[in-house]
Amino acid sequence: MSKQESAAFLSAVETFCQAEGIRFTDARRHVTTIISSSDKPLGAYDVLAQLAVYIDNPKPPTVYRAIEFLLENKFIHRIESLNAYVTCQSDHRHTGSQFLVCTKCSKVIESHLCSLPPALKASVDKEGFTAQSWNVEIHGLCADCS
Amino acid sequence: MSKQESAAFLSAVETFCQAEGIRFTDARRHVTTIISSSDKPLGAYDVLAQLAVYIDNPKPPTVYRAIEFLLENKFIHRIESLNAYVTCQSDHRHTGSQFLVCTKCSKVIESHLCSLPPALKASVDKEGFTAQSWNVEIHGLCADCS
DNA sequence: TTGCTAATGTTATGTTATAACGTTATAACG
DNA sequence: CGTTATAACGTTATAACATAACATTAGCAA
Repeated sequence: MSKQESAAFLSAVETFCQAEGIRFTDARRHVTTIISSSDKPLGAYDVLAQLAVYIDNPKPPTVYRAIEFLLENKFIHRIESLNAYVTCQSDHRHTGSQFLVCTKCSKVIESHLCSLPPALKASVDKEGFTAQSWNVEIHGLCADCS
Repeated sequence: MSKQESAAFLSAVETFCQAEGIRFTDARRHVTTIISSSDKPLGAYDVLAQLAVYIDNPKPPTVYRAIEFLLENKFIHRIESLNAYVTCQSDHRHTGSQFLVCTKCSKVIESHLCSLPPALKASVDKEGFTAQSWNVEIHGLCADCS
């Protein structure tokens, strides 16, 4: 994200916290800034390293707690195949996510689908399965890299 | 898998190895047996623990090498959201996988879709993205648990 | 100002995975 | 049969990712 977008993102989180009566602490603020400023997914220890710029000798739990806070409130997503975290690019809550992960530049594009695609829905139903959440990760080359 | 199915699986791997001129070593045989005998995904260290039944004081690389061999040849899949490995339930090679993961009993059902569902394909195309592989993990309740 | 709860600080450890390097086993070739 | 190339393994160590547990503090509300 650009600096501007990142700033807007930060204030969106702040507004959310005010509305919900949740504290937007320094740790949360800094982690939010770090993740939203990156143009690619960051691992928890990448965030930890950057966090050292803002606070003295940060520890893993500090980062993981802030990440958990952002995940819970759907401000970021975890990319399972990378053990890394990215800003949510969608402006609404959703129970499922789809990510296009570039194997060359590692940028992630979040595509906006609000429901399980029919073909998947059909196979879920066929098995008598009740879907609660879902995650799609597609690896390949982004437009810039192909 | 049942004992019978597991045995059949084992010999399928063996046949494959003979055909390809790959060695089906003890470590590979045992790890194949362990993973295919389980009715739910196993973590690498679960496999390691069970491997101790067959060989003396096994080490992580032994397990990971066998897992890599099975993954490469598409005999097992990695469930990213669980850091665990399951037998491939499909009898053909495929570049994408779809898993239904039960949040209660942790069993995994692999559903058979041979190509990217149209809705996903469309969003991939829209972004000018070239898909190489893809993974879908749907969490919810299986028929037995719901 | 007390008491409650959210959030943090800190230490330690758990869990998952791989690098690096030497050794052994197998098959192919002369 | 002996040589050689390489696949696979053994072993040690450590990297990378994540959380448990418990003491402490910050902020708010009664």
